[in-house]
Amino acid sequence: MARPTIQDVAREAGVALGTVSNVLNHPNRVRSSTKKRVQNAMETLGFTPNQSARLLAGGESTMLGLVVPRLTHGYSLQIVSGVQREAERYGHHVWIANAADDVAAMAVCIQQFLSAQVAGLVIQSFDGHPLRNMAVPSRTALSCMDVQGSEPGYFAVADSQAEGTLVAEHLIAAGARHIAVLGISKHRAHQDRAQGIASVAQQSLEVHFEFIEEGDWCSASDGYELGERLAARQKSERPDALLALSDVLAVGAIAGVQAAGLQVPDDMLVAGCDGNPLAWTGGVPLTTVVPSGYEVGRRAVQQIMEQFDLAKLGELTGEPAPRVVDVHQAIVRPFLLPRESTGAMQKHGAKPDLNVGAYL
Amino acid sequence: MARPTIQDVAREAGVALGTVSNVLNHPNRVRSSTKKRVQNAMETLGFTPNQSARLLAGGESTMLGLVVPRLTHGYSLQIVSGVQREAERYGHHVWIANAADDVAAMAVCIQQFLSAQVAGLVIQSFDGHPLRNMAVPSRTALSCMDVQGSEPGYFAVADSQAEGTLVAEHLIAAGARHIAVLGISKHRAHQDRAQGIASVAQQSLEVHFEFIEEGDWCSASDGYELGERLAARQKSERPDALLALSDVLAVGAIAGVQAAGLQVPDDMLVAGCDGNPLAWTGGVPLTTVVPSGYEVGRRAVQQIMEQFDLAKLGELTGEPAPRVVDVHQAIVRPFLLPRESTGAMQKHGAKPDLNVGAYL
DNA sequence: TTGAAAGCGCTAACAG
DNA sequence: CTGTTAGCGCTTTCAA
Repeated sequence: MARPTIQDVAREAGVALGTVSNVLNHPNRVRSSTKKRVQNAMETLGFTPNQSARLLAGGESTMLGLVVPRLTHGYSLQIVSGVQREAERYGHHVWIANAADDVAAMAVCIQQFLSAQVAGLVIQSFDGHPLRNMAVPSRTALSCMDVQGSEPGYFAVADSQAEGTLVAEHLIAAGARHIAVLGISKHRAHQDRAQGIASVAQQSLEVHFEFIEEGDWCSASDGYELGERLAARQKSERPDALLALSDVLAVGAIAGVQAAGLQVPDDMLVAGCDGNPLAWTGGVPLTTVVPSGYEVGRRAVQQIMEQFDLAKLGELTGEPAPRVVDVHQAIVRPFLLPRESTGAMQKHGAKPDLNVGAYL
Repeated sequence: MARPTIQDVAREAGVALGTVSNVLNHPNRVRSSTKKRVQNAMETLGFTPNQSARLLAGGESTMLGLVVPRLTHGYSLQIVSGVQREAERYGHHVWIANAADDVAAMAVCIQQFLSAQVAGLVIQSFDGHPLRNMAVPSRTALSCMDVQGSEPGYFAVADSQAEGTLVAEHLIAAGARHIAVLGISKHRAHQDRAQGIASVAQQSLEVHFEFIEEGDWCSASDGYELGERLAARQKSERPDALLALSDVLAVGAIAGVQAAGLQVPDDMLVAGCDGNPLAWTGGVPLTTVVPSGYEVGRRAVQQIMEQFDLAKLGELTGEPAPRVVDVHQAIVRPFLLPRESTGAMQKHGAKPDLNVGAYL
């Protein structure tokens, strides 16, 4: 029993083929009694419109394609969430393709979405990978996340540099005068953060910044060793604040500092970057700066909608495809989450408050 | 500039339309020099085949649709990962739709995939929701995860009951004689675990099981209170083991027990369920039982492939669509992760080992 | 290999 | 509202 077609529905309902099509596409052109009859026929036959045929005949897709480099990272999950929420607001639905940490796979995902005629394409770049040569024809609405766009196009990026600036300034405001920066890595976001910190350093000559080029950004034990080592220094040479470029590293550092017999935040302030809820489970709540993936995702979808509007406008005025000429860049500011590890308000309660079930 | 078509490519390459089609679908029917020429033409024109047209003309889709109730849960992420990995092995790609905790949205996601003519559909049920009435036509290969299937069809489920059994038996083997079970909830998986525990209880009359009908499975502070309260009992009435139905609860319980002045595991064993990496960050590594979402996802895809094979066979022998009559159920066994909270081998080292960056 | 042609299921546009 | 028709881009088939 092959799939029922619009034709079968028409026969079943005793109406013309065109009427069924109208029920689907222009419901108000059809008398409601007829509409009912047709809808019943669809129900009894278990009819599902063939999207391929609709698209081919000139219909408009409503799907948005979202390509992420990986789904095992909280930031990407936030993006997914933001994209979905915003897309829903505009009546669009989202399909997600996961490139599983493989640049080549990413290109395939993009091609497949294009093949499938998605209305718009939202792509999170691969650690700043420019996505050039992935050849998205200008006809498809596109927004790239987490790339600095130098070419014409739409981009939504988290302001990593501002993340660094924000924590650094917070530490200084909290009284730090000798800040050790941990976790320098080749990772794009980390380098940007470091740069933001450096710019604060230049303007705060009374504060000594020490950039420590060691340790892996994703290993807590590296943080532990660094923290222990720095805490063991003589008081005069010892930093009074640690700024880790990732939360995982920061949590390790806190443990290391404590192991060396010092108190956080009393003897040493510690702050991280990432807004990684995992880090919130440690003994001392960690001050951190949060790049809002959620907001980045939302902005990207807004850019898609902007392109839809432009295209619609172009159609009305009869102009041809108004090729994108400008660089549209939405830069999303991070926010600071001040907590006890830098002496912020919240006191360390007895009860663990790791309400993290939602994340895993 | 509209999208280039197969026709444009043919003109550019100076070959017939049919030849281009052959390059796409039957590359070995074309001389390689001609093939090269056609491929170059595709490149220069930026040609992407129109999937709608291909499907409409009788082509086969290679995409698999995966519908999950939510993407913010580790178990679902594991499923995604398993589905992807296995699909890739068979040369299929996956699109993911996230129902964002909404049953109605789930039905929409399914419809959209069907509309898009996916080759197969993999669905994770909504907390055991039967997925009936979501009307998947029998033509599409389908596998449902986390539903007990009573009707004909393909199902892949984690054996929640075995999870309970496994931890309970482990605790008894570790010496427990009075086990308090925490976190009974309406959640399907939790009830199944409780049932598994109950069956162990029936067979181990020398062990006293105490089911505590309190506390929320997802709140660590509930665990804390329960742990503290139970630990405060007189030694004769005090359980010597806590079995929490979730890891979050278990971690809270450990903290509570310690707050009451007892040691884990020396004075009280504690075990959880979920395999939630978050819980691995606590002071005492938690023994837990892990439902393998990864494996469930893999099995589901294998079931899809099975259906493909059957369909292909049916085509060859000229039989009509061989309607699914049997209940095919893949039950995935959990595995135990024995750690220090139940006195397992690993000693609690000084360095924190929370290598969890991969999860968030 | 080529060129021509049928048809997949649907939309949009037409005259009635 | 009906009934008809052209055509979307492609695959497949067939005779040359």
